[in-house]
Amino acid sequence: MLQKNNTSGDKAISLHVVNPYDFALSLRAIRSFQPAPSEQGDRLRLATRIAGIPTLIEVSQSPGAKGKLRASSVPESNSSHLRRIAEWVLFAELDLAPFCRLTVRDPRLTTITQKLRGLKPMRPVSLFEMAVVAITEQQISLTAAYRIRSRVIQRFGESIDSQWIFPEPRILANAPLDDLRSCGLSQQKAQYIHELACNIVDGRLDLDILKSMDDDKARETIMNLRGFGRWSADYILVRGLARPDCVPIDDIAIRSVVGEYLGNGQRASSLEVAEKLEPFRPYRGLLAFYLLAEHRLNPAAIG
DNA sequence: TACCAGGTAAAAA
DNA sequence: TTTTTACATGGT
Repeated sequence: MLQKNNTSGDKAISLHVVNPYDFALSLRAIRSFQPAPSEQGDRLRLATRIAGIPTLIEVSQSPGAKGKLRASSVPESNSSHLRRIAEWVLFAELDLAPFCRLTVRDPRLTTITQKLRGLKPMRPVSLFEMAVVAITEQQISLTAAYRIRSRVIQRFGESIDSQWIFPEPRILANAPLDDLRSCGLSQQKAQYIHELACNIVDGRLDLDILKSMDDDKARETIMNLRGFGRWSADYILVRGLARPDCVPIDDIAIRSVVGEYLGNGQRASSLEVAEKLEPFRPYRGLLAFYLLAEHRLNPAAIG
């Protein structure tokens, strides 16, 4: 079998993404949320398993046609699988136009949405990983959570071309609790993750069905799992599924940015967050994402 | 050193 | 029913 050692080979497929879309900006935004220095460059690399095979996916702008995006993988994979994953991650089908029309009525927001024109959130490939992210990020800082997660990934995951693939549920379901704890997880969180993994492996839970549920049903489904409260449910909905209207109003970071850009500069209460975002249905979550991105990318520009 | 960080479940009141 | 508490790590 012939394999190229890079992903810029001939077999790239072109992606269909609803415009406006700014791939480079979206990439910068997503990287700005990483507590550790992340990969640079203008391409997105994703390591995952496709049909059980460790695969490295690369998404980049086509050199010739500006604005055109393409995806390829090593080893070469079924093009419909590749397209499905890449367009899912890029949130290709999201139309930003109605959101922009909604925010122009507020001059403070117009500045931000114009600066961030074409910004879309990126979704993680794996909802299992997203769920583990939610658990690790409960209460402790993003940095601490990131360090803990890195230990889990390097202990239980696998890598392809120096990109780590998050461990499959099967692996974490079989991991001794003490091994999970030794990565820095609390007893409680280690149990939540273990139980989640076991439920998936045993077929009692399929996180992918969340994709076909409406917001309320998906939230309810997540909250019925041990370890997932209201915050985690909305966090998964807005980050893992990029549901444009979902937002964890208790979230410390969101309370801060809502206070910063829509309030008096002080951290807002949960109630204030709910009030300030109310006029922006059905895009409250997307707006919160824009505020967080603005805060990360342009920290000096306040007011 | 103490306290806060993109919370939750279980116990106590 | 509502309030309090234990929990883990990392940065300031």
